[in-house]
Amino acid sequence: MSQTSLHADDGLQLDNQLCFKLYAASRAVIRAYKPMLDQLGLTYPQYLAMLVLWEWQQQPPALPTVKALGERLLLDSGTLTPLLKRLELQGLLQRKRSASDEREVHLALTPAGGALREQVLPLKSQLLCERGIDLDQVAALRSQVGVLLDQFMALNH
Amino acid sequence: MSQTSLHADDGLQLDNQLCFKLYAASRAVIRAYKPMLDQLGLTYPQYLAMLVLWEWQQQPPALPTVKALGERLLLDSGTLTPLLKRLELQGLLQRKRSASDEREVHLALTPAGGALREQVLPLKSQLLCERGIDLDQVAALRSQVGVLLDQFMALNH
DNA sequence: TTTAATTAAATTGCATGCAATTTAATTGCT
DNA sequence: AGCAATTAAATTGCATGCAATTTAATTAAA
Repeated sequence: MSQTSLHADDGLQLDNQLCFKLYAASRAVIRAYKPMLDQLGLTYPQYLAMLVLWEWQQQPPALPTVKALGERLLLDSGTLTPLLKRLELQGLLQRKRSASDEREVHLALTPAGGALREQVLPLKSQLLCERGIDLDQVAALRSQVGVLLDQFMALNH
Repeated sequence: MSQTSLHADDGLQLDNQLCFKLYAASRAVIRAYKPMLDQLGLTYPQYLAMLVLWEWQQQPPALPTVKALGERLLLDSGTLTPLLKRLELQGLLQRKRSASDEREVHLALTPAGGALREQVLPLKSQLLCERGIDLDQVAALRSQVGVLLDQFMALNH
Protein backbone atom coordinates (compact mmCIF):
# COMPACT_ATOMS: atom_id res chain seq x y z
CA MET A 1 0.00 0.00 0.00
CA SER A 2 1.28 3.42 -0.85
CA GLN A 3 1.85 5.92 1.90
CA THR A 4 -0.94 8.46 2.24
CA SER A 5 0.69 11.82 1.61
CA LEU A 6 -0.34 15.05 3.26
CA HIS A 7 -2.62 15.89 0.36
CA ALA A 8 -3.46 12.36 -0.75
CA ASP A 9 -6.18 13.26 -3.21
CA ASP A 10 -5.14 14.30 -6.65
CA GLY A 11 -8.49 15.88 -7.31
CA LEU A 12 -6.77 19.25 -7.40
CA GLN A 13 -3.85 18.34 -9.64
CA LEU A 14 -3.78 20.76 -12.57
CA ASP A 15 -3.36 17.93 -15.04
CA ASN A 16 -6.51 16.26 -13.74
CA GLN A 17 -8.69 19.29 -14.41
CA LEU A 18 -10.89 19.08 -17.46
CA CYS A 19 -11.48 22.79 -17.10
CA PHE A 20 -7.78 23.52 -17.55
CA LYS A 21 -7.47 21.20 -20.54
CA LEU A 22 -10.39 22.98 -22.19
CA TYR A 23 -9.05 26.41 -21.33
CA ALA A 24 -5.55 25.60 -22.58
CA ALA A 25 -6.76 23.74 -25.67
CA SER A 26 -9.09 26.57 -26.61
CA ARG A 27 -6.27 29.09 -26.41
CA ALA A 28 -3.89 26.78 -28.28
CA VAL A 29 -6.35 26.35 -31.14
CA ILE A 30 -6.97 30.09 -31.31
CA ARG A 31 -3.20 30.58 -31.40
CA ALA A 32 -3.03 28.17 -34.31
CA TYR A 33 -5.62 30.25 -36.15
CA LYS A 34 -3.61 33.44 -35.66
CA PRO A 35 -1.65 33.37 -38.94
CA MET A 36 -4.87 32.87 -40.89
CA LEU A 37 -6.73 35.53 -38.94
CA ASP A 38 -3.89 37.99 -39.45
CA GLN A 39 -4.31 37.48 -43.19
CA LEU A 40 -8.00 38.26 -42.81
CA GLY A 41 -7.42 41.19 -40.48
CA LEU A 42 -9.70 39.66 -37.85
CA THR A 43 -9.38 38.70 -34.21
CA TYR A 44 -10.73 35.32 -33.20
CA PRO A 45 -14.07 36.49 -31.76
CA GLN A 46 -14.47 38.81 -34.74
CA TYR A 47 -13.99 35.75 -36.96
CA LEU A 48 -16.72 33.90 -35.08
CA ALA A 49 -19.06 36.86 -35.55
CA MET A 50 -18.32 36.84 -39.26
CA LEU A 51 -19.03 33.09 -39.45
CA VAL A 52 -22.50 33.76 -38.10
CA LEU A 53 -23.11 36.69 -40.42
CA TRP A 54 -22.00 34.58 -43.38
CA GLU A 55 -24.46 31.90 -42.32
CA TRP A 56 -27.15 34.54 -42.15
CA GLN A 57 -26.53 35.42 -45.77
CA GLN A 58 -27.87 31.96 -46.65
CA GLN A 59 -30.41 31.55 -43.87
CA PRO A 60 -31.32 34.94 -42.45
CA PRO A 61 -32.94 34.73 -39.03
CA ALA A 62 -36.16 36.57 -38.30
CA LEU A 63 -34.19 39.31 -36.59
CA PRO A 64 -30.48 39.63 -37.41
CA THR A 65 -29.82 41.61 -34.25
CA VAL A 66 -27.02 41.95 -31.74
CA LYS A 67 -29.12 39.86 -29.39
CA ALA A 68 -29.47 37.05 -31.93
CA LEU A 69 -25.73 37.09 -32.55
CA GLY A 70 -25.12 37.00 -28.83
CA GLU A 71 -27.33 33.97 -28.42
CA ARG A 72 -25.42 32.20 -31.15
CA LEU A 73 -21.95 33.04 -29.78
CA LEU A 74 -22.93 33.03 -26.10
CA LEU A 75 -21.69 36.58 -25.69
CA ASP A 76 -23.44 39.67 -24.36
CA SER A 77 -23.69 43.22 -25.66
CA GLY A 78 -20.87 44.29 -23.37
CA THR A 79 -18.55 42.21 -25.51
CA LEU A 80 -20.31 42.47 -28.84
CA THR A 81 -21.04 46.19 -29.06
CA PRO A 82 -17.40 47.30 -29.21
CA LEU A 83 -16.44 44.28 -31.33
CA LEU A 84 -19.14 45.07 -33.89
CA LYS A 85 -18.20 48.74 -33.95
CA ARG A 86 -14.68 47.69 -34.92
CA LEU A 87 -15.97 45.45 -37.71
CA GLU A 88 -18.14 48.32 -38.91
CA LEU A 89 -15.12 50.63 -38.89
CA GLN A 90 -13.32 48.09 -41.07
CA GLY A 91 -16.22 48.28 -43.50
CA LEU A 92 -17.27 44.65 -43.10
CA LEU A 93 -20.77 45.23 -41.75
CA GLN A 94 -23.39 47.83 -40.97
CA ARG A 95 -25.18 48.42 -37.70
CA LYS A 96 -28.59 50.02 -38.04
CA ARG A 97 -31.28 50.73 -35.49
CA SER A 98 -34.42 48.81 -36.28
CA ALA A 99 -37.27 50.99 -37.53
CA SER A 100 -39.93 48.79 -35.97
CA ASP A 101 -38.19 48.53 -32.59
CA GLU A 102 -35.68 51.21 -31.80
CA ARG A 103 -34.12 49.11 -29.07
CA GLU A 104 -32.74 46.65 -31.58
CA VAL A 105 -29.67 47.04 -33.75
CA HIS A 106 -29.77 45.11 -37.01
CA LEU A 107 -26.61 43.72 -38.53
CA ALA A 108 -25.90 43.36 -42.23
CA LEU A 109 -22.73 42.47 -44.09
CA THR A 110 -21.34 44.93 -46.58
CA PRO A 111 -20.17 43.60 -49.97
CA ALA A 112 -16.63 43.64 -48.58
CA GLY A 113 -17.77 41.66 -45.56
CA GLY A 114 -19.48 39.10 -47.76
CA ALA A 115 -16.51 38.86 -50.08
CA LEU A 116 -14.12 38.15 -47.25
CA ARG A 117 -15.70 34.72 -46.89
CA GLU A 118 -14.12 33.52 -50.12
CA GLN A 119 -10.66 33.97 -48.66
CA VAL A 120 -11.32 31.78 -45.65
CA LEU A 121 -11.68 28.28 -47.04
CA PRO A 122 -8.33 28.11 -48.85
CA LEU A 123 -6.55 29.54 -45.81
CA LYS A 124 -8.27 27.05 -43.56
CA SER A 125 -7.48 24.10 -45.78
CA GLN A 126 -3.87 25.17 -45.78
CA LEU A 127 -3.90 25.38 -41.98
CA LEU A 128 -5.35 21.89 -41.55
CA CYS A 129 -3.04 20.46 -44.20
CA GLU A 130 0.14 21.99 -42.78
CA ARG A 131 -0.64 20.53 -39.40
CA GLY A 132 -1.72 17.12 -40.60
CA ILE A 133 -4.95 17.27 -38.63
CA ASP A 134 -7.08 14.13 -38.63
CA LEU A 135 -10.51 15.38 -39.68
CA ASP A 136 -12.37 12.37 -38.31
CA GLN A 137 -10.70 12.78 -34.97
CA VAL A 138 -11.59 16.47 -34.96
CA ALA A 139 -15.21 15.68 -35.79
CA ALA A 140 -15.43 13.11 -33.00
CA LEU A 141 -13.92 15.45 -30.44
CA ARG A 142 -16.13 18.31 -31.59
CA SER A 143 -19.15 16.16 -31.02
CA GLN A 144 -18.06 15.20 -27.52
CA VAL A 145 -17.13 18.70 -26.49
CA GLY A 146 -20.47 19.75 -27.91
CA VAL A 147 -22.24 17.33 -25.58
CA LEU A 148 -20.36 18.76 -22.63
CA LEU A 149 -21.22 22.28 -23.75
CA ASP A 150 -24.90 21.40 -24.04
CA GLN A 151 -24.87 19.91 -20.56
CA PHE A 152 -23.36 23.01 -19.06
CA MET A 153 -25.63 25.29 -21.03
CA ALA A 154 -28.61 23.34 -19.72
CA LEU A 155 -27.31 23.53 -16.17
CA ASN A 156 -26.40 27.21 -16.33
CA HIS A 157 -30.11 27.38 -17.20
CA MET B 1 -29.41 14.88 -55.37
CA SER B 2 -29.71 18.02 -53.33
CA GLN B 3 -29.32 21.34 -55.04
CA THR B 4 -25.88 22.85 -54.63
CA SER B 5 -26.42 26.11 -52.78
CA LEU B 6 -24.37 29.22 -53.27
CA HIS B 7 -22.11 28.26 -50.40
CA ALA B 8 -22.40 24.51 -50.63
CA ASP B 9 -19.67 23.64 -48.16
CA ASP B 10 -20.58 23.66 -44.51
CA GLY B 11 -16.93 23.83 -43.53
CA LEU B 12 -17.58 27.32 -42.20
CA GLN B 13 -20.75 26.59 -40.24
CA LEU B 14 -20.27 27.75 -36.67
CA ASP B 15 -21.63 24.50 -35.29
CA ASN B 16 -19.06 22.53 -37.26
CA GLN B 17 -16.11 24.36 -35.71
CA LEU B 18 -14.24 22.45 -33.04
CA CYS B 19 -12.57 25.72 -32.13
CA PHE B 20 -15.90 27.31 -31.26
CA LYS B 21 -17.04 24.30 -29.25
CA LEU B 22 -13.82 24.43 -27.25
CA TYR B 23 -14.05 28.19 -26.80
CA ALA B 24 -17.68 28.06 -25.71
CA ALA B 25 -17.24 24.98 -23.52
CA SER B 26 -14.24 26.49 -21.79
CA ARG B 27 -16.18 29.63 -20.94
CA ALA B 28 -19.22 27.62 -19.88
CA VAL B 29 -17.16 25.53 -17.48
CA ILE B 30 -15.48 28.62 -16.07
CA ARG B 31 -18.93 30.13 -15.62
CA ALA B 32 -19.97 27.03 -13.71
CA TYR B 33 -16.98 27.47 -11.41
CA LYS B 34 -17.93 31.07 -10.65
CA PRO B 35 -20.00 30.46 -7.49
CA MET B 36 -17.17 28.39 -6.01
CA LEU B 37 -14.51 30.89 -7.01
CA ASP B 38 -16.52 33.74 -5.54
CA GLN B 39 -16.47 31.87 -2.24
CA LEU B 40 -12.70 31.60 -2.52
CA GLY B 41 -12.27 35.19 -3.65
CA LEU B 42 -10.40 34.07 -6.77
CA THR B 43 -10.79 34.56 -10.50
CA TYR B 44 -10.44 31.50 -12.68
CA PRO B 45 -6.84 32.05 -13.81
CA GLN B 46 -5.94 32.98 -10.23
CA TYR B 47 -7.42 29.63 -9.19
CA LEU B 48 -5.26 27.83 -11.74
CA ALA B 49 -2.18 29.60 -10.40
CA MET B 50 -3.10 28.52 -6.88
CA LEU B 51 -3.53 24.91 -8.04
CA VAL B 52 0.05 24.94 -9.28
CA LEU B 53 1.38 26.58 -6.12
CA TRP B 54 -0.48 24.00 -4.00
CA GLU B 55 1.13 21.24 -6.06
CA TRP B 56 4.50 22.88 -5.46
CA GLN B 57 3.96 22.58 -1.74
CA GLN B 58 4.19 18.81 -2.17
CA GLN B 59 6.63 18.63 -5.08
CA PRO B 60 8.58 21.87 -5.26
CA PRO B 61 10.25 22.42 -8.64
CA ALA B 62 13.91 23.35 -8.85
CA LEU B 63 12.93 26.97 -9.39
CA PRO B 64 9.44 28.06 -8.30
CA THR B 65 9.56 31.11 -10.55
CA VAL B 66 7.11 33.11 -12.64
CA LYS B 67 8.63 31.45 -15.68
CA ALA B 68 8.01 27.96 -14.29
CA LEU B 69 4.41 28.88 -13.48
CA GLY B 70 4.01 30.29 -16.96
CA GLU B 71 5.24 27.06 -18.52
CA ARG B 72 2.75 25.11 -16.47
CA LEU B 73 -0.23 27.35 -17.28
CA LEU B 74 0.90 28.32 -20.78
CA LEU B 75 0.77 32.00 -19.87
CA ASP B 76 3.43 34.69 -20.14
CA SER B 77 4.64 37.34 -17.72
CA GLY B 78 2.39 39.91 -19.33
CA THR B 79 -0.55 38.00 -17.92
CA LEU B 80 1.04 36.56 -14.81
CA THR B 81 2.82 39.58 -13.35
CA PRO B 82 -0.33 41.59 -12.62
CA LEU B 83 -2.25 38.46 -11.63
CA LEU B 84 0.42 37.47 -9.11
CA LYS B 85 0.59 40.99 -7.74
CA ARG B 86 -3.12 40.76 -6.98
CA LEU B 87 -2.71 37.42 -5.24
CA GLU B 88 0.14 38.92 -3.24
CA LEU B 89 -2.06 41.88 -2.29
CA GLN B 90 -4.64 39.38 -1.04
CA GLY B 91 -1.96 37.86 1.16
CA LEU B 92 -2.00 34.47 -0.54
CA LEU B 93 1.58 34.41 -1.78
CA GLN B 94 4.90 36.22 -1.76
CA ARG B 95 6.94 37.34 -4.74
CA LYS B 96 10.64 37.65 -4.06
CA ARG B 97 13.58 38.36 -6.33
CA SER B 98 15.97 35.44 -6.43
CA ALA B 99 19.26 36.13 -4.66
CA SER B 100 21.22 33.90 -7.02
CA ASP B 101 19.69 35.37 -10.18
CA GLU B 102 18.14 38.78 -9.86
CA ARG B 103 16.16 38.31 -13.05
CA GLU B 104 13.99 35.66 -11.48
CA VAL B 105 11.04 36.16 -9.14
CA HIS B 106 10.39 33.29 -6.77
CA LEU B 107 6.89 32.45 -5.64
CA ALA B 108 5.90 31.06 -2.27
CA LEU B 109 2.51 30.56 -0.66
CA THR B 110 1.77 32.31 2.60
CA PRO B 111 0.09 30.31 5.38
CA ALA B 112 -3.20 31.86 4.29
CA GLY B 113 -2.52 30.79 0.71
CA GLY B 114 -1.78 27.24 1.80
CA ALA B 115 -4.81 27.12 4.05
CA LEU B 116 -7.15 28.17 1.27
CA ARG B 117 -6.62 24.77 -0.34
CA GLU B 118 -8.66 23.06 2.34
CA GLN B 119 -11.76 24.98 1.34
CA VAL B 120 -11.61 23.88 -2.27
CA LEU B 121 -12.37 20.16 -2.20
CA PRO B 122 -15.71 20.38 -0.39
CA LEU B 123 -16.84 23.22 -2.64
CA LYS B 124 -15.78 21.28 -5.71
CA SER B 125 -17.54 18.11 -4.60
CA GLN B 126 -20.66 20.14 -4.05
CA LEU B 127 -20.37 21.62 -7.53
CA LEU B 128 -20.00 18.22 -9.21
CA CYS B 129 -22.75 16.73 -7.11
CA GLU B 130 -25.27 19.50 -7.73
CA ARG B 131 -24.77 19.16 -11.44
CA GLY B 132 -24.80 15.39 -11.56
CA ILE B 133 -21.57 15.27 -13.52
CA ASP B 134 -20.47 11.83 -14.71
CA LEU B 135 -16.88 11.57 -13.48
CA ASP B 136 -15.91 8.81 -15.90
CA GLN B 137 -17.20 10.83 -18.81
CA VAL B 138 -15.28 13.86 -17.60
CA ALA B 139 -12.10 11.80 -17.28
CA ALA B 140 -12.50 10.42 -20.79
CA LEU B 141 -13.12 13.82 -22.30
CA ARG B 142 -10.22 15.33 -20.36
CA SER B 143 -7.94 12.71 -21.78
CA GLN B 144 -9.06 13.39 -25.34
CA VAL B 145 -8.89 17.15 -25.06
CA GLY B 146 -5.45 16.61 -23.53
CA VAL B 147 -4.36 14.73 -26.64
CA LEU B 148 -5.56 17.59 -28.81
CA LEU B 149 -3.77 20.09 -26.61
CA ASP B 150 -0.55 18.11 -26.83
CA GLN B 151 -0.82 18.00 -30.60
CA PHE B 152 -1.28 21.73 -30.85
CA MET B 153 1.47 22.41 -28.34
CA ALA B 154 3.81 20.26 -30.40
CA LEU B 155 2.81 22.06 -33.58
CA ASN B 156 3.02 25.53 -32.11
CA HIS B 157 6.58 24.29 -31.45
C1' DT C 1 37.62 41.16 -20.28
C1' DT C 2 34.80 43.94 -22.67
C1' DT C 3 31.09 43.43 -25.57
C1' DA C 4 27.31 41.06 -27.83
C1' DA C 5 23.61 37.92 -27.25
C1' DT C 6 20.31 35.87 -24.27
C1' DT C 7 17.12 35.66 -20.66
C1' DA C 8 13.33 36.80 -16.95
C1' DA C 9 10.13 40.19 -15.60
C1' DA C 10 7.88 44.10 -16.18
C1' DT C 11 5.54 47.39 -18.96
C1' DT C 12 2.52 49.13 -22.67
C1' DG C 13 -1.30 48.89 -25.71
C1' DC C 14 -5.25 46.75 -27.41
C1' DA C 15 -9.19 43.53 -27.66
C1' DT C 16 -11.85 40.69 -25.31
C1' DG C 17 -15.33 38.60 -21.39
C1' DC C 18 -18.33 39.65 -18.11
C1' DA C 19 -20.79 41.74 -14.06
C1' DA C 20 -23.32 45.74 -13.02
C1' DT C 21 -25.47 49.86 -14.20
C1' DT C 22 -27.68 53.06 -17.35
C1' DT C 23 -30.53 54.56 -21.16
C1' DA C 24 -34.16 54.30 -24.22
C1' DA C 25 -37.95 51.90 -26.10
C1' DT C 26 -41.72 48.66 -25.78
C1' DT C 27 -45.17 45.79 -23.29
C1' DG C 28 -48.29 44.74 -19.92
C1' DC C 29 -51.53 45.95 -16.67
C1' DT C 30 -55.09 48.56 -14.52
C1' DA D 1 -54.44 56.63 -21.23
C1' DG D 2 -51.01 56.14 -17.53
C1' DC D 3 -47.61 53.70 -15.19
C1' DA D 4 -44.83 49.73 -13.80
C1' DA D 5 -42.18 45.98 -15.58
C1' DT D 6 -39.37 44.25 -19.39
C1' DT D 7 -36.24 44.39 -22.83
C1' DA D 8 -32.08 45.58 -26.10
C1' DA D 9 -27.95 48.12 -26.34
C1' DA D 10 -24.69 50.74 -24.56
C1' DT D 11 -21.64 52.00 -20.96
C1' DT D 12 -18.45 51.38 -17.04
C1' DG D 13 -15.06 48.98 -14.49
C1' DC D 14 -12.00 45.31 -13.87
C1' DA D 15 -9.20 41.19 -14.95
C1' DT D 16 -7.37 38.70 -18.28
C1' DG D 17 -4.47 37.19 -22.87
C1' DC D 18 -1.12 38.36 -25.73
C1' DA D 19 2.04 40.91 -28.95
C1' DA D 20 5.70 44.08 -28.66
C1' DT D 21 8.91 46.70 -26.25
C1' DT D 22 11.79 47.80 -22.31
C1' DT D 23 14.78 46.99 -18.39
C1' DA D 24 18.00 44.64 -15.82
C1' DA D 25 20.83 40.72 -15.11
C1' DT D 26 23.43 36.83 -16.79
C1' DT D 27 26.01 34.23 -20.28
C1' DA D 28 28.66 33.58 -24.20
C1' DA D 29 32.03 34.87 -27.24
C1' DA D 30 35.67 37.31 -29.49
